[in-house]
Amino acid sequence: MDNSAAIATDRLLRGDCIAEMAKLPDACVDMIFADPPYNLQLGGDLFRPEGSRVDAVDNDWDKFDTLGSYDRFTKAWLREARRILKPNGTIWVIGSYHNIFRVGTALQDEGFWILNDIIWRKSNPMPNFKGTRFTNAHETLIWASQGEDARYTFNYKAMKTLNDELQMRSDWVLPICAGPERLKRNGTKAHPTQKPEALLYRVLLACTKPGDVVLDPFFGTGTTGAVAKRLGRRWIGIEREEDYIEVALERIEAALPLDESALTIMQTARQQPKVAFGTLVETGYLDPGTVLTDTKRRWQAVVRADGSLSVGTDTGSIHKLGATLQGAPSCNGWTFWHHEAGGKLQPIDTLRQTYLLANEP
Amino acid sequence: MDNSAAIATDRLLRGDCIAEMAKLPDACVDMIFADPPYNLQLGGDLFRPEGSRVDAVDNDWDKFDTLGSYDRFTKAWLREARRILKPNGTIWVIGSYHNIFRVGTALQDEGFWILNDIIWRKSNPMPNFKGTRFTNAHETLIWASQGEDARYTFNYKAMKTLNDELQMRSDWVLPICAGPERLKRNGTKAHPTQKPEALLYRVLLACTKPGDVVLDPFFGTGTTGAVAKRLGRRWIGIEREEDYIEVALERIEAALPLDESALTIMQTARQQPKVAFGTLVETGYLDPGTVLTDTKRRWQAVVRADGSLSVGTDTGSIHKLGATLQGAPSCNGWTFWHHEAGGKLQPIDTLRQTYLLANEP
DNA sequence: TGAGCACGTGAATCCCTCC
DNA sequence: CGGAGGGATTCACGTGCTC
Repeated sequence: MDNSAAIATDRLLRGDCIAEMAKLPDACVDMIFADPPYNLQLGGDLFRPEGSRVDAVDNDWDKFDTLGSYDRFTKAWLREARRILKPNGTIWVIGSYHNIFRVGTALQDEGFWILNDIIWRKSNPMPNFKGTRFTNAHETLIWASQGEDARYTFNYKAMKTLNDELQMRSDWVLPICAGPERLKRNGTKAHPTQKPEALLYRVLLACTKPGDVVLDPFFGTGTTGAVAKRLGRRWIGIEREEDYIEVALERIEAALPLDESALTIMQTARQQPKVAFGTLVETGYLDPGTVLTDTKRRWQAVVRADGSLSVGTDTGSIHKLGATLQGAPSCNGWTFWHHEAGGKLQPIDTLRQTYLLANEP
Repeated sequence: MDNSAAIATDRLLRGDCIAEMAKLPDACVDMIFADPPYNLQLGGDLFRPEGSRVDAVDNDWDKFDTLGSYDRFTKAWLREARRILKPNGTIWVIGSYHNIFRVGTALQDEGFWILNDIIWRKSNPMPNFKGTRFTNAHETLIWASQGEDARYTFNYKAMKTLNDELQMRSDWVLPICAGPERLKRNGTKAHPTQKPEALLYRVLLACTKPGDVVLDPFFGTGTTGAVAKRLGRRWIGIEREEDYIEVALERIEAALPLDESALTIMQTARQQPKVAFGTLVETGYLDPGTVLTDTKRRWQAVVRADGSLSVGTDTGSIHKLGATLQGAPSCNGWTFWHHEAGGKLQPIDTLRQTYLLANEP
């Protein structure tokens, strides 16, 4: 079953995504990428430590009365999505902990078969300003087929090449959308939640073929359309906010097919493996209670459970405490502190090397 | 409400977790860590390319007929968990894409308030042997409180220290459980999904205090108990498989508790004794009439006898006045205001530190 | 011209005690 | 329980200006 010849592509449909999808024939698109409202349920204003106000998502389109009404909305658009998706097509949905569990459950309930959950690890997330939780540094994408036996597209080799000849993993490190890529209108961001093109690039490259039809029911400023055009895929966007539509059409008009040099920019920056001192404590390379000392054995510091050191009443990280004790502005704790090993003093940096050897590919 | 004194801890309850939890009083544990069955839906055996069989999860306890029965099971144990958890306690649940969306939805439906979803990024995952999907290189944990207004424990400063002075993020890079840590019975793995101690270490260090009671309803080989014992937390495990119980008890018996000195962790400023600015004036650390200024010397404020400041006709506390002058919603006067000392500007916070050193036990 | 610093900002469920 | 008030709290980048 393939009705993609029956529909017009590379165009934007104005209106509500459920109503617009309802007008399309069964089994007419190869992939659906959806970035639905997250239903963030934010409270009052939030201020950064220096006093500025965080420009939060407070749009009406993100507001739902109850979890139940969000679920009904999710089921309704997923049902239409499932109908217009070809039997061997796949769907991608992105979300955060606010909504992704509802979405994943609805996907399974509607009969989709989850192939992977993918973690977009943000290299530059917004911090947690009040120190109340872990920094929310990722978003989750779900990739699903129509059913267990569907023969979906997965360009395994392309992904492996993109990842320096290692299998592409389920966690992707990518920066958030900022700088020149971030679309503006009258000097302010055109859309509060614009996704980076690199994210769509990887999704489309992995799971579609050239000429495939990609539909995005929550088109926004058209990242999906722009990347589809650049990768030689056909696209259909659905959006109801006129402000976003204008920006999206202009953007896609200007998008150029990718050449080789542009492709390399999209590739993974292979980041330096960083190891925190605390990781050595957590993983048992160094036990809490161990005594560290400097080469001249002037100070004896006890390693504590959280990776801090204590010498008498002075406490701090390996770097801070080293600096404090020496009266220096800074100190490299990795080379300053030593532990007894094999009858002699060894810098703790050697433990870090050991850890890296054992745990990095 | 706190019934933790009414229960015996550091022990294993043999039996079904729902039945065993039902025997415990309301509000008696500070944290619940749960690693429920994953409902893996594996279609037959999985073989490596060279023909050897992958030892996947295929035990009886991991079979659920339908998503519906899994949901009923999840709701049933979550409901008991919620009842025995103290109002300010938190729950952690770990899972993969097979079950975590059901769990997250059930948590929200039962009234839990999600605080973070955490990604355990495996530094050495099992590759995808068939090359049909992305390498499944992570698992997801959900951290939730009893409700939106609960005052849960989060050792922010300890986590920041553990992560080399940067906020701990929602993505945790930790190796899988292997090597000597992986428990064996008759030469094969004692449990198919044994979690690494480092994972539990971070969870317990972040969200409990020494002496807190941690309950694990799917105890398995007792990773939660072993780490709780090491970190000076009390524990309760529930497990029905005699094979696992034997291994778990032996393992926890061998685990060594850390010294109290090693258990001490970095405290946030909020947890430290408070000093009123007026006290510094009363005790002569700062004389009335002293002129304070901000770093850019935009404002000159005079210290008054009652510990308030005045700039022209504006008066108020060090915090209020700083906020008023900057037009900011709030201001930390301790770091905003400076006084001349030794020829240069010093924040009045240093005076507070001096006072604390001289006057605290 | 280049280095360096100040400043702005991003899908955020973001304080706690006392009266 | 609501309001008031003390005072704790941020990381990675891009841009644009200064020296």
